[in-house]
Amino acid sequence: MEPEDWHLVRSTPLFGRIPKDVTARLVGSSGPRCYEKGALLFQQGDPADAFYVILEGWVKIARLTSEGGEAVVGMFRRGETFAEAAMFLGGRYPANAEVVAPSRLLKIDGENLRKSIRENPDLALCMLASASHHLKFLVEQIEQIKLLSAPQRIADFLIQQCRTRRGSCVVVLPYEKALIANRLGMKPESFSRAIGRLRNLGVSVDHEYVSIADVATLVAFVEKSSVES
Amino acid sequence: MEPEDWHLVRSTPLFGRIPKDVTARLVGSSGPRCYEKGALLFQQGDPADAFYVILEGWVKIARLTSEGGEAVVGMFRRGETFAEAAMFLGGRYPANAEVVAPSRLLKIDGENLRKSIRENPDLALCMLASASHHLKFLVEQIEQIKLLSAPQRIADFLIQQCRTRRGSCVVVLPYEKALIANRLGMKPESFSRAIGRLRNLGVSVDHEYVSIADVATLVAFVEKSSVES
DNA sequence: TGGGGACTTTGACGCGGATCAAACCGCAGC
DNA sequence: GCTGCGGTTTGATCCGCGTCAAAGTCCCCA
Repeated sequence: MEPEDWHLVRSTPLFGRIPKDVTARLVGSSGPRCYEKGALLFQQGDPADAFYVILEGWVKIARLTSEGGEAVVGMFRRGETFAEAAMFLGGRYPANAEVVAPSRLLKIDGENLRKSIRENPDLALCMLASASHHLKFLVEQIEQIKLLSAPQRIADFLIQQCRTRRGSCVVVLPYEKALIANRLGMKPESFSRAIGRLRNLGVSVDHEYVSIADVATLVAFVEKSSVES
Repeated sequence: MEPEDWHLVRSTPLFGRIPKDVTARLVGSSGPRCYEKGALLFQQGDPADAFYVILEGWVKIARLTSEGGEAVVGMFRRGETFAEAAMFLGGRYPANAEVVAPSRLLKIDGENLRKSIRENPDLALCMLASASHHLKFLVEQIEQIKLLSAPQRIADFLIQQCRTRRGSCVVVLPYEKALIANRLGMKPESFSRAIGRLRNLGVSVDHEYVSIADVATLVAFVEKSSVES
């Protein structure tokens, strides 16, 4: 494995706080693999035998219904791990994983993980911390869907894209608008209209570049449902 | 602690698969405590120093916004544990916990838990399994809100209340209708109307008793958005 | 350079659920 | 019994977002 890749793996919360040799053993000998956009890593119901580290690219986790509906429950990027919780769910992945941008991924064997945990309690604590953060994220997602309007969810998304909490800033949308719309639980048409309605809050869109006059305005808008759009 | 209580604690996935003395140490010496309906156990932002086992009653976990909005993210009952994941989130509870029916709870010290985990890797595996199930539950919640209509969410809720998957059955609503509505992400008025619309699918309501002519009909209704209500 | 396909935007329209308001019901207290 | 109160139902109305359809726009590639 390339030194940059190793460094990236060691920077994840899962692999960073455990002895190097444990990390090395988990990663195993099989190197990273490249995937095209559109590739399916696993599907709901498949045997859950491995999880992944993203060295490059984007992966979408979603649930599908028999009727063609899709609910995005997570978007993961470079430096993040996903599906590790599925290693403890009794054998099956609970959702689909699809590569949505050209990616390079590291596949980690689940059985290997379970063995390492018994020998290294610190690893278990890391996994618990990771799972807890993921839980918190999902709780926030539910809150967002349940009590924010479409423009507010977009505003919230934009806020999270920029580092700062006030002042002006330009964010580059990380992936297609239709995907963002899906992640935020709305249709592409609604996304387009809703982000347009943020214009008089100082948000202007030019292709994938979104410039925000004052992030604080957006923060206020997300927190107070009474603010006019 | 009473023998029945001890038995109940040992029947939870968290405390059932570890040595008895570890369970005993975790439970500690402070016995169960009773709470009135309406009591707040902790609030979003409070220092997360303990989690709970429910010996009797119901507890609601919800996120509140500054504007008075509330998003229920979990309802827990007798024999279940909650807030254990918060022990690994860096010190703060991410949501509120409110007792919604007269309850008897056991409070478990978080620091105690962290210590025990280091000495007993099996406990870590139990916690991971618990957290993973919770993750799956939240993912299903998101799916439900995103792509089911109000009547479908109610139908899904009813299905989960009855053991069987087909045939007729009478379920007793576990708590107030307004609370169920809230849990399902809708207003009480919408709940009332929506459950009324399930009448011609064989669902009739009499106060807290809901009789279902054929559960399979509801299952089909939840799965296919094309079925007429 | 021009054509085709994927993505995005805009428009018209309908529906589901929220909102506001009032009536209704079961129940505890006087 | 009446009264008051929390919870539920019903009614009228409104608005946000989904849906269907069409027009734009960008970009890849022949």
